Amino acid sequence: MKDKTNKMITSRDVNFAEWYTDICRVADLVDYSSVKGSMIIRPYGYAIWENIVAVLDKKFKETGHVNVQMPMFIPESLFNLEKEHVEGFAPEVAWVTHGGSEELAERMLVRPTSEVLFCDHYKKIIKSYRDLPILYNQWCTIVRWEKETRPFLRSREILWQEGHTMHATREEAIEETLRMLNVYRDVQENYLALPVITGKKTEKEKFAGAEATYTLEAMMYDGIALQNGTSHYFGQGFAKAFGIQFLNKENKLETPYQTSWGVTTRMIGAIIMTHGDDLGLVLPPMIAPIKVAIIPIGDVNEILNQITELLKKEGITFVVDNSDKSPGFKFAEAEVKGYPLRLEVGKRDLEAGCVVLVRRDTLEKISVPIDEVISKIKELLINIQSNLYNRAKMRRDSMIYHANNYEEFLEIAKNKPGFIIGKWCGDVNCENKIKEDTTFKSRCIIDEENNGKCVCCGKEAHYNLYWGKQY
RNA sequence: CAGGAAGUAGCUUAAUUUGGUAGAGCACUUGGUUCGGGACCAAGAGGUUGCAGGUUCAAAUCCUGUCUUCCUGACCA
Repeated sequence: MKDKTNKMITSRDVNFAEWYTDICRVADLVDYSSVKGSMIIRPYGYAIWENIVAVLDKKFKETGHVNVQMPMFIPESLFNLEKEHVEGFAPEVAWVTHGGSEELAERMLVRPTSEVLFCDHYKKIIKSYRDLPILYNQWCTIVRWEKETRPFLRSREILWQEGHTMHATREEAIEETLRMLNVYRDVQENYLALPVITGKKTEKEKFAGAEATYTLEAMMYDGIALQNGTSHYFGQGFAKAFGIQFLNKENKLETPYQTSWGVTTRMIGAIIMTHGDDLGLVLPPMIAPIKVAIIPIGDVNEILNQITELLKKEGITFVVDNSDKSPGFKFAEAEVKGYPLRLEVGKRDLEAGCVVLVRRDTLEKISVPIDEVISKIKELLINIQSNLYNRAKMRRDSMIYHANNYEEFLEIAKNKPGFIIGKWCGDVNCENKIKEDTTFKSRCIIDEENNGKCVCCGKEAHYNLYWGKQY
């Protein structure tokens, strides 16, 4: 077999950042627009997003949520009602100051997230305990004026989903926060084949205005963490700031408890950086827009029609590359696009009564009798899905290290890409020091236990944490 | 936002040092031959050199500003 490297893609072991942007471009996922950080998601990239949306939206609805659409603009005075929230987001909001040529009496911001819009609305519609819970979700774009931008990972206009719920009791709201965290985990592990670590953020890392933030942390091929979604418990902070109250069964006024949770197209970045290789994208079958790329070699129309009819009947998506490119070109193209399976069929196969299936994850070529093609495709798609997950999990687990003291921590942080498990006293000064010395931040809390020493200061530890560098 | 690099056809780039007709490869179009790992022949189309000013008889080239992209940090989903 000849050299299979792709000249258009930088090797991921040579320069991971360039490899990433090469994949985004060569696989036709995105294009740049003329505004920094505003990416064009091209049809193939958007099809991946649509598949993820379909899975999530179904699960949101199964758990009782309904979709709404809120405005894009927030008046400054409304935004200012919750102080921590303002401090957290003020540095990165985009302001609208003019309507046509006239300056606005009050400037407005383009939503960087919609908590205040939902709260403003909830204030009007929540009156009784009978109105609760309110389980709303919104699919929309938000704007955060990021300084450094990268396709999918960090853009100024972010395509996402944000759930905002209100509950009569604290317990119910916390249950919701964790329920949605688990929905995210389910989708990321079982559909996107991304092993994720879930847990609570430290005070320093939690969402501006939240009482508790739960996160999903994925590890990319280069050992760097990608925060792949968050679920927040707000307590009554926003509700009090916005004066949201309801009458309970005893006819007494109470303040409701709130949650919010969101995931973005960043998940596509995570898929690329977890599964992709030097030949291109590798998509998990569950969310791949096209499951099978069919490459006919020579005139094989008759058998081709049989196979495509069967695939249609089974609802397995496919493309047939009938262009007059050479087979080698088509193979490479199918690899760049990350189609989970490639089906090659030529005269040589037909004489043997077979076709060739090629797995994108292992590049293994398998000759299959024609009457077993569909069942083999089904079997392989399932197998590829689980192989991608297991492979990513094994790699991740092999890059998680334990540090018992600061010397060990510094040594690992310096020399081994990945996560570090280390105990922590709970003092933000230790988090700051670790960040300053290593650029590692706390990813999330594993558990809260009272034994051992803080990996930084050596004092009594109260938490066990994952630490890591992040995108 | 700090530091660095770069913008010439869809992509990679030559011409920039020393100002003087923007040239190629890939991709694209048409016709033909091919076809099991990025095919070949022939013809064709594609550029106000990122944008805006300035210097000059003359600017891709020199100067100023600005926008965008990439890399390394800080910030963040």
